[in-house]
Amino acid sequence: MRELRYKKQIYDLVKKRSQEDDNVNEYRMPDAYDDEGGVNQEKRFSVAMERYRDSKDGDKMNPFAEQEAWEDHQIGKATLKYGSKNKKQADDYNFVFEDQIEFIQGQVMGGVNVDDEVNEEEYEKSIAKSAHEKLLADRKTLPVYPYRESLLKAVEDHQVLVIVGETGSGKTTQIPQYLHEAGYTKRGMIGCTQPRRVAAMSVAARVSQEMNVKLGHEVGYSIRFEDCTSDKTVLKYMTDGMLLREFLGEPDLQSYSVVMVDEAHERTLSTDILFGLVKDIARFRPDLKLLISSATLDAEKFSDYFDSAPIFKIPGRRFPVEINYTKAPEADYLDAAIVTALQIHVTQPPGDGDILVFLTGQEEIETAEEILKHRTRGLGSKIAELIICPIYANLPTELQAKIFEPTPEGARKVVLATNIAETSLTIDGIKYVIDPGFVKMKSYNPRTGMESLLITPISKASANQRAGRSGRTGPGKCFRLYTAYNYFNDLDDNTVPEIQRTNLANVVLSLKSLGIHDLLNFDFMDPPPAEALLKALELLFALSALNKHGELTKVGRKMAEFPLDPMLSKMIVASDKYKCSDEIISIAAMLSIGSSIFYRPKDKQVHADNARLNFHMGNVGDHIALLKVYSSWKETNFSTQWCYENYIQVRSMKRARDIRDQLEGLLERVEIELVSNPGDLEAIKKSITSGYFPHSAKMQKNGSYRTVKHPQTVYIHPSSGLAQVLPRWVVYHELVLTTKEYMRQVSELKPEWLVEIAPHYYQLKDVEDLASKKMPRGEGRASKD
DNA sequence: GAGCACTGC
Repeated sequence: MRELRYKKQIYDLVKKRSQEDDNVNEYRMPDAYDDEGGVNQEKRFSVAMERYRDSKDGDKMNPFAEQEAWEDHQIGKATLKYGSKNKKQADDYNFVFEDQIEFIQGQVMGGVNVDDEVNEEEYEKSIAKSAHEKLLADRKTLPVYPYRESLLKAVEDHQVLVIVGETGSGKTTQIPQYLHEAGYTKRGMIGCTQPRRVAAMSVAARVSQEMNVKLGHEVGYSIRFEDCTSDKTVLKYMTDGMLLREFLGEPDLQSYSVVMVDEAHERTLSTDILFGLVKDIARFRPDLKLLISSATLDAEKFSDYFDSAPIFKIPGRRFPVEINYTKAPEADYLDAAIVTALQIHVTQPPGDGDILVFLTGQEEIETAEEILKHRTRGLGSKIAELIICPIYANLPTELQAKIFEPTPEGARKVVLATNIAETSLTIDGIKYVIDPGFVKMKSYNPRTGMESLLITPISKASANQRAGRSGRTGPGKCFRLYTAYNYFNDLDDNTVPEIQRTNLANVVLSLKSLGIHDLLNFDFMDPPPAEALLKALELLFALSALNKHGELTKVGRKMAEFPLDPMLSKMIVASDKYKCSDEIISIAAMLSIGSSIFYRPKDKQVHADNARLNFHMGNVGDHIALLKVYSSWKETNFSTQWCYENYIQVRSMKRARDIRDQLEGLLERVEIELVSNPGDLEAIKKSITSGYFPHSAKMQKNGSYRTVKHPQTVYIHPSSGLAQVLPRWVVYHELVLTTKEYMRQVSELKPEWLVEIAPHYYQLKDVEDLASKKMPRGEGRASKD
């Protein structure tokens, strides 16, 4: 009954929408009513299919014969349908495979006209003589161009302006130039923030070309590890995190006349903090202009937050995207995604566009790749070639390049991507998007301090962003593997902003060092949970970064200089006392890149594990092992070959080197001497403990651990060098919740260090070892080495 | 004996 009611609602909804929207080409009655409960001949599983299915469960006899029978059957259907009906393929594609998925067409999204004045512009372009003149002509063809004067007027009249500019409007490249041309740069720089490094670099490069100046002179960019600006710079593109760092050195942003926060709708941690800060300084700097640029959906919200700032709308340049929903919810979205991809591939003419599938992670992508390869192999030359391209952030760079290679004639590309394809990279030639509606998202529990990655449904905003990836170079189609009802009723409007689901220790330290004391009443657009703020304050107090009154201490000020989590910063500050800052910054760099240092391909897991064991010799613990990895690599003069031989990710190591170099430079600023003391492992571990003493745990009888301060049962992660050693006392880098509550990156600890290093945090009774009455200290299993 | 979405300083 429930199912039926849903379908009725979908029907009404789709019908209503189709009447409202003239863009809907054709409304197809959902089949839900005529075959409800009945068996449609077309859809009945063939004998071959049933046998195939059975063979998957119990009886594994002759699986390949079954598979072949099934494939032959499918091919028959596919070629039949494709050959006989090449005109209305779109309507028939879902009858090609037996375990087909039926879609219902919903709304058509976007479809902002690709300017009618195109001809005039083309003319203008054609008469341009030099390359630079062509660039100038191009500037005038952008959708934002007609709004130049009214935009300048609006900026003049209002201090804060919310700009709604869809992708392709040219807002990021043009608006700063307009303001420059109008003379705003006489009073200071125009800063434009981006959520990603590559965006800041490429936009700056484009603008410098348009202005015919050398990149880094009048137009520059500033990102971590790379400051490409000079005294001449008036237009500065930068990452949002970089502007946040600049705030620390210049709390009134005196050198800027305009700040434009671009892509504000992405709500990164940094933009959310920037909002509060720029809103605050705008009050006593009436000459500072603020531009907040966002996508359509939440413009009102931005306007409300900035005291009803006017909203300035600029149309984009997009092609229409037809949205399709499944008729019924799909139980297995991975299978549904694969079937849909094959349906599209077989029924749509080759060469008309590639397919992009959004999956949640590496493992899922690898599984999908295997299944797709297996199924298309069986089809052989009877169908057009399907090129499978996996893409995720951890994929080695040389393999990532594959998605950008043009699709050969007569073939089709299917890109299996994580969320990396939602905003971070754009792939040309995508016409079809398959969206199962899930994403892997990090969540943080402030009570337990535990992080976990959960597969969660995406938001409507995210679903629309995904759909839009199909309409970049021509009209697109999006296949959502969930129902229209799910979309309208179950999905949240927007993704929960990062600030509400992350550890805030670093945020709080930065705000404190900006002199913001009342954090619970700080004007956040969406305030984080009070519990998370309190947890952060509590930690900073424990680390002696804050005093009793919540004010920053000398130690805290030093810590704030480092772009790291406070516990890592504290570890570095403490290394000054133990005379091993050289080793500690290497460890800090290695820890701060996360745990994707060791490369472990499926087919060489044993080799990879053996290579890793080398660094764990002597059960020194994971921190020292990381140090050994870094030092060994440095001894080879940062050899790439060495990384391959030891199954270590080259990219991660290069990142660690960059971070380490930066940390080394910062040591001087906080007056810590760079001292090397590689032999004294105790000094190194004491420095680590100085930052990580709140993360101590004691082994229990069954080999599990009990965290000391906020007691909970945890385990050493199996990838740890100490997983088999089980020392009595350990200090850990982080807690993650996966199949169990795991400690990742673990080192052995002497309990007396805790009272020695953090007497304000641990009393003797905390570290009292009942067993030690029978067994003297130091006789634990780990100490036998 | 497990599994790491994506950014950023």
